[in-house]
Amino acid sequence: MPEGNVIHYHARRLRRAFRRSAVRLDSPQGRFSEGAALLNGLTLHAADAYGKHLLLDFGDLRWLHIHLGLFGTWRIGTGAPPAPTGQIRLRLRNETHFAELRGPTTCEVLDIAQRDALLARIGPDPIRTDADPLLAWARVERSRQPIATLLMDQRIFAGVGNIYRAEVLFRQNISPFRAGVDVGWSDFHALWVDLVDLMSRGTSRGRIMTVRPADLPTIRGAVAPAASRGIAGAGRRGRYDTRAYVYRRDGRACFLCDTSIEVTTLQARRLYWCPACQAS
DNA sequence: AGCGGATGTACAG
DNA sequence: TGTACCTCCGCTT
Repeated sequence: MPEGNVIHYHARRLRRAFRRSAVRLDSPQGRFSEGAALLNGLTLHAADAYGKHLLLDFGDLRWLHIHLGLFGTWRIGTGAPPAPTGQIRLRLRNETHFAELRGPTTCEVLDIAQRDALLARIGPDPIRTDADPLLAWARVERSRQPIATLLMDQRIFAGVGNIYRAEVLFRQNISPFRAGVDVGWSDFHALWVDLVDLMSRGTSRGRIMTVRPADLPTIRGAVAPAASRGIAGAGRRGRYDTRAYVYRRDGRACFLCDTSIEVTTLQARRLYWCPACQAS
């Protein structure tokens, strides 16, 4: 259930574990047996994330394309792979590491034309240093859609998901319902710069942390209930540890102004905001 | 032990 | 707009 930061995190771990080594692939579950056989034994040359998409370059102009969707997970470890348990779509192994992939929306082999088509349909990714924010600005400045919708559009902002959308709008004091045409360069630039910062920092540990350190002392007490509800990642496994201003905090007091955080459904996703801090 | 909900996307209609 | 995908976790029982 990852946003782009987690995909970049996995890409880095897979690079460190498998790059420049011959990788054995299999599909214990059986649903990717053909693709695994096609790539089995090839050398991994690169592992890169583009938004929420992961591409593993096995040379020969073929790439393994993985999208985790809502449910997908990676488990990466050292040594020999454990005996398969449950549904493992794809397993990678070399002399030193193993990786298990479960529940992805997409796990397929692409040729170069298919790879190029994929990259052409996703927008600039704030985590990538080669991203061009002007491509996103060109879409935003002429759209009458609410900025909350545009932020979730992967053709405009690749890798942004429901948490980063809510949090970056709160941090920049922008109403989620303001139309793209009314955002203006100054606010767009602030949003982009903040996404670069938040998402890049979220990549190192694969976690989303959006609360400014300066605000932490004043809200420490208020964070605890979120932790007990599993939102702030107090769990032992701490999979997607989150410290958030508004995400899943509906009905509770805004950390900065005490106004009750609101929630609504926008295009089948839950949207959270502070009606006072984000009045317009 | 069982239930509902979740950081996502595609497709039907 | 709704549904399918099909995993993990926290919460309830």
